[in-house]
Amino acid sequence: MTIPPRRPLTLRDVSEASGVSEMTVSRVLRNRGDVSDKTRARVLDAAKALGYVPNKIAGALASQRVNLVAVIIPSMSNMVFPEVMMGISEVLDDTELQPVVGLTHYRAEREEAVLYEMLSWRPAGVILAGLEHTDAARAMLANAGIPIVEIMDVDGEPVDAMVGISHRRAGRTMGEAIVQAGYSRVGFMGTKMPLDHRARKRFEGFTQALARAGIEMADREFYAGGSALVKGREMTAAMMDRTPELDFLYYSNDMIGAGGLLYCLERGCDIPDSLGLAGFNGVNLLRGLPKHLATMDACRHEIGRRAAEIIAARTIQGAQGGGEVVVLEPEITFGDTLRRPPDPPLPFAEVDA
Amino acid sequence: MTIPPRRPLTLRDVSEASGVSEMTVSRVLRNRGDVSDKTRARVLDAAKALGYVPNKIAGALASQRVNLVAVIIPSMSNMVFPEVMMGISEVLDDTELQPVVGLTHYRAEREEAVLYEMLSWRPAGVILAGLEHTDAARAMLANAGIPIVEIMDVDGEPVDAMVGISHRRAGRTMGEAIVQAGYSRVGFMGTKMPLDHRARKRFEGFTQALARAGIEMADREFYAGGSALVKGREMTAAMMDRTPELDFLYYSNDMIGAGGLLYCLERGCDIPDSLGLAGFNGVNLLRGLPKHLATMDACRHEIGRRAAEIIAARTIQGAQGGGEVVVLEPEITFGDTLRRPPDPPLPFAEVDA
DNA sequence: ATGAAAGCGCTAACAT
DNA sequence: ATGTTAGCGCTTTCAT
Repeated sequence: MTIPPRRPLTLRDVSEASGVSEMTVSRVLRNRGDVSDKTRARVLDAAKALGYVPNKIAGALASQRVNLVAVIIPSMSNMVFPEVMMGISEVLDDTELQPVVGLTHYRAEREEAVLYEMLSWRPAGVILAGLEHTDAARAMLANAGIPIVEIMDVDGEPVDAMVGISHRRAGRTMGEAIVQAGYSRVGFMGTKMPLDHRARKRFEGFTQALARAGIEMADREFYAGGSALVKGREMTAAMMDRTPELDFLYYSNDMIGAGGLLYCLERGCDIPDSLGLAGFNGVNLLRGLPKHLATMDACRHEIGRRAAEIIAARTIQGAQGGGEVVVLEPEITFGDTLRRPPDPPLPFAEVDA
Repeated sequence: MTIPPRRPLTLRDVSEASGVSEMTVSRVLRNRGDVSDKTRARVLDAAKALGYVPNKIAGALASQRVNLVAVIIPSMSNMVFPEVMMGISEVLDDTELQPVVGLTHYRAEREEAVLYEMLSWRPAGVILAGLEHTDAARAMLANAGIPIVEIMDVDGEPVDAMVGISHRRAGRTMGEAIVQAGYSRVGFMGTKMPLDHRARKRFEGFTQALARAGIEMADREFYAGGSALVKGREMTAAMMDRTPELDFLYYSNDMIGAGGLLYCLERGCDIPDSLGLAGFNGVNLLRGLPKHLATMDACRHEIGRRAAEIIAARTIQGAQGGGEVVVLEPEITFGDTLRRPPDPPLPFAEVDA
C-alpha cells in the first residue's frame, strides 16, 4: 500500500528510503559497478516498494546514450511493413535497443517531419524505407552521426547503409518469366505511381522486360485508396471488359491480385492456361485462396533482420562500420496462376533418349 | 555546405552563430514569447544553415513535459490494431502529441515490461488494450500521474478511463441473432482463449445466448498461429467432416471466417439457407469476397479516436478529468451469410391489413 | 564498495 | 524584447 505520488519519484526518494546514496542506487538499478549484495537487496526492495520507475530522460541526457532505434516507414496497413517490423524486433529483442516507429504515409514532406521529430530524441540509429528523400531529410541523415540504414530498395545511392532488393530487377524478372511462359497480351494493374517509388521501379523493370521481347503492354490501370481486394476485383472486371483478348494480368501487389483472381475464378476463366495472373509480395495471408497466386517474395522479414543487425553491430562499444550494402534476391513463386516456363535444354541433353 | 559535426549541435552553437542569447534562440525555435522579427529571422537562418536539430531530451527534462503518448497493444498483424492506430493518429495529428507504440504479443509479462520501459520516458498519457494486466502493471498505471485509457473492452474495472465495446455482449448479440434466424446446430471456431481475453468474453457471451435458447454448442475448435485464412479453411473442413449436421459456423474473427467461407463456397454449400456463417470485426479487407461474411463491427477506428480525444483533452493546460467511460455499441452486419431474423411484430400491427 | 561534485542541453522564472 | 540564473534527474568522473 503506497500512496499515489503527486510528483513522480526520483532516485533521491529511493536513496532516502534505502539509506544509500543516489549514486549507489543508480549503480544498482543499472547493474553497473561493484555493489555489495546487502546494499543491492536493500535498494531493490526500496525501489520496488515505492514503485519507482527510472527517468530515462534524465538518464539519457546525462549519459548521452539512448537505446532507441527510429524506424520510419510509409504505412502499417498493407501487410508489408508489419513483416519488416517483425524482423527488426526479432533482432533488437536480443539487444538493449528498442524500435520506435514513425509513419510517413508515402509523403516525403511527412517523412522529413517525422525524421526531424525522431532525431530530436537522439536515437542510436535510424532505419527508413526507400532511397528517395527530400534534400533536407538527406542532410539531416548525413549529419546525424548515427548509423542510418535505408531499406527495401537498392536501386539508388544510400546515405549510409542499405538493405533490400532491386525492384527494377524484380519487375524485369517477372516480365521475363511471363514472356518465357508464352503469354503475350499483358495487362497491368497497380497503385498510383508517384506515391510509391518501389512500385514504380517494378513497373519500369517489367515494361522493359516485355519491350525486350517485343511486347507492348496491352492495357493498364492505376488506383488509389479503398479496399485492395475490392479494387482488384473492380479493376480486373473493367479491364477484361475493355480488353478481352488479354492473356496475362500483372498486379503491383498481392492484395489486388487476390481480388482479381477471385473475380476470374468466378467467371470461370481457365487459369493459368488461357489467362495467367501474378502479384507481388508473397503475402502469406492469401495462401487460403482457392488457387495460389503467382508472386515474388520481397524478402521483407529478412530485410528487417539485416537492417537491425547492422544497427546493432555498430552500436556496440567502439564498433566501426558504415556503408554496408545488402542486396537480397527475391524468387518467383509460380503458384497456380502462372505457367512454368519450359525447362531450358540441358547443357549436354541427350536429345535422342 | 556544412561540415558534418562530430558532436551534435547545441543551442549554444546556434546562439553563437546568430549572435543571440541561448534563451532567445530557444524562444524562437519554440515560437514562444515575444521576439522581434529581425531576431527571429536571424536565428532561423542560423539554425537552418547549421542543420540544428533540437535536443528534446534536454528540453523534456527542463520543461517536465513530453509530447509522447504511449500506445500499448498486442500486435500489429491482425488488422484490428492498425485501425485503432489510425483513429488515434487522426486525433493526435491535430495536437502536439505523438503516439509511440509498444507491442505485447498478448503476453501480460511482456505488457508489463513494455509499460515500464515506456513510462520511464514519462509520456503525457497511456492508451493500452484491455483491462487485464499484471498487478505490477496496474500499480504502475495507477501511480503514473498521467491520463490512462484502457481500450477495446469495457467488461471490467478500468484504472482510469476506458473506451470500448462489451465483448461479452457482442457475443451474446450474435448468438441471439443466430437463434432468432432459426439456426440451431452451431459450431464455433476461434483462437486459443487464454491469450485473448476479448475473444474469450465473446465466446462466453455467445455460449450464454445459445444456452438461454436451450441450444448447446455442437462443435468447437481452437487454433493458434499460422495464416488465418488457411486455418479457417482447414478447421472448417475438419469440422464439417466431423459434424456434418451443423447449420451455423461462428468464427472468432473475420479472417478465419473468410477462409471458412471460401471453403464452403467451393463445396457448393447453400449459404445462408442450409448453412450460415459469421465472423467478428468488420474487416473491410474482405469485402472483395464472393459473398459478404456476416460480422460485427468492433468500432476500432472510433475507439482509437475517442481514446486519443480523452488524452488530448486532459493534456491541455490545467484540464481536469478522470475516469471517463465510453461504451460503444457494435452492430451486426448480416451480409450474405446470415439470414435476417423475421421482423418482430409491430407494436400495434394491423394484423388484418 | 561507496560517496561528492560537476554537468548533460535545455527551459522556467525572474530580471532588465 | 532580450538576458541571467538556477535547476530538471540522472550519470560521469574522481575521491575515499
